Amino acid sequence: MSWLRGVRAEVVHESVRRTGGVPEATVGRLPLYLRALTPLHDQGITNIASEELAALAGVRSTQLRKDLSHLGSYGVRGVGYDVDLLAAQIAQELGLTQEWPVVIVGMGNLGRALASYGGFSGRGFRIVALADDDPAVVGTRVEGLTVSTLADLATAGPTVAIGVITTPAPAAQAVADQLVAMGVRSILNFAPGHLTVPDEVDVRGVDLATELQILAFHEQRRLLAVPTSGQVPSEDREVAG
Amino acid sequence: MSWLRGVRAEVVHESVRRTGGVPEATVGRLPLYLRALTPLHDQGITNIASEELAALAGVRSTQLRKDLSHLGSYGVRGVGYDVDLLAAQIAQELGLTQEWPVVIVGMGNLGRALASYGGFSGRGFRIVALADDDPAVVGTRVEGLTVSTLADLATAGPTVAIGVITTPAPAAQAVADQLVAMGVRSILNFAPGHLTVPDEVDVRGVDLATELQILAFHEQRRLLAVPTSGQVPSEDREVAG
DNA sequence: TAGATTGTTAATCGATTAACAATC
DNA sequence: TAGATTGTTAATCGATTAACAATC
Repeated sequence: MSWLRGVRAEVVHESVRRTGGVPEATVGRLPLYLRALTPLHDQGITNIASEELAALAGVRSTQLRKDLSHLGSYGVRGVGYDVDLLAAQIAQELGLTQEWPVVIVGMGNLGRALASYGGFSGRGFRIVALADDDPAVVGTRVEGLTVSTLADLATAGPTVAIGVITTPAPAAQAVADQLVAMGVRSILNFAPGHLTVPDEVDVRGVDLATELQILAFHEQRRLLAVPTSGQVPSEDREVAG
Repeated sequence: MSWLRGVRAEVVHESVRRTGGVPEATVGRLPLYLRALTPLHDQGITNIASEELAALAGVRSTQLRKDLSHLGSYGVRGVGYDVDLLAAQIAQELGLTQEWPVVIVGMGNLGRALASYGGFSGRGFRIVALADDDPAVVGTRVEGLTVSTLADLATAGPTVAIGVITTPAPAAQAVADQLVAMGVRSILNFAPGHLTVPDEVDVRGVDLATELQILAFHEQRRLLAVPTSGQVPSEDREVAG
């Protein structure tokens, strides 16, 4: 978050001694607000009302204000929020004023796609290591980094705070165990399946099949409901069953 | 879900005339249960208790039973659940007894990774089209499909039910608009940013940065809390600030 | 001041959990 | 029957929303 450096110092001050209890649901939305604020900053917009920002983030303004109130927010009644200050506050709350070192484990298509994805650096994260267990891949260079085995990283690698697992499902648990043994306490798992980890380790799972299945549920609901009348958008859409 | 075909017919019968109100939170967990059941089937396990299945899925048994009760589930008291029957029920509920046609839009690294990801076919989904707007990519073959422009798909492509957007963020809204115009009402968006779509369209967003930021929040919390004593798992872990 | 918009309170809603009766 | 485990009820908890007083 390079464009936030200027305002950071003031915010740290306020934020460090806060109450502590930000609801989990709010934490999940703070990144959306930050994401919506960035283009506003780039356009030179300095102030925004909750109603507008909420629309950009896809939530209700009342929810946005409630969420921000947990940060002890500094909106101005009758005016709105200072774009840069608000972004800095949120970045501070999310811990993005430092760069978290990330390792990606599993250099298949997905792992490579993530490694070459620009969205890490400058947004609070830096890929510091890549790992795979295929001897044909170990030692090759991907995006400026040499691929290692996870075992080598454990003994001689850089400190990592976050592990991203992009291995096939059968390997994921063993990889998670190794990451935990290395001291990693935050894991983002793209492999389908539940990971068992100690309590102090935080795992978030992203599963393509799960997402599609949730969409399929609603799609089916739409098709089963009112299979009668004429608001079907495409005339060649076929109704299941 | 090929291994479910045998039991499907019976289940359809029961499930079609159900009450209808499955809570959204339950819908989000049904895929996890299905995912946990598949390896059990493969191992030849025919029956499982809620306590065990819950552990495999990473939820509490009481929540699992509550969720399944919304399906009008057919567990047997004192015994447990029939693995295949339960999987068939869940697949039915999620609409996975048919194959949903999927288009992937954006043939960058991520789009290619998803196209070559095996988890679609046989799990209720089939990739029927790939799209990109780069003339250098249009016409090439990826995983047995020829890449088209989205405009060409709109006029002469197969029917699609679900659109997966893997374009850069600036292109995502226009792609979503085109998908909606084609009759697509379910969108899985990997591009960062909020998509504006009509009410009847269902969008799920998956954003790497968002997931990492949520992890960073908790990671920071751990580091800020008790920066004193000795339960730090790795001795070279550095505390921020 | 008048108008706009925040921050908060209270009400509602939905989701989770504990407890246990039903029953295989 | 006795033991095990489900399905459901009731209690708790957390999240969302509506309403509005505070205040710029």
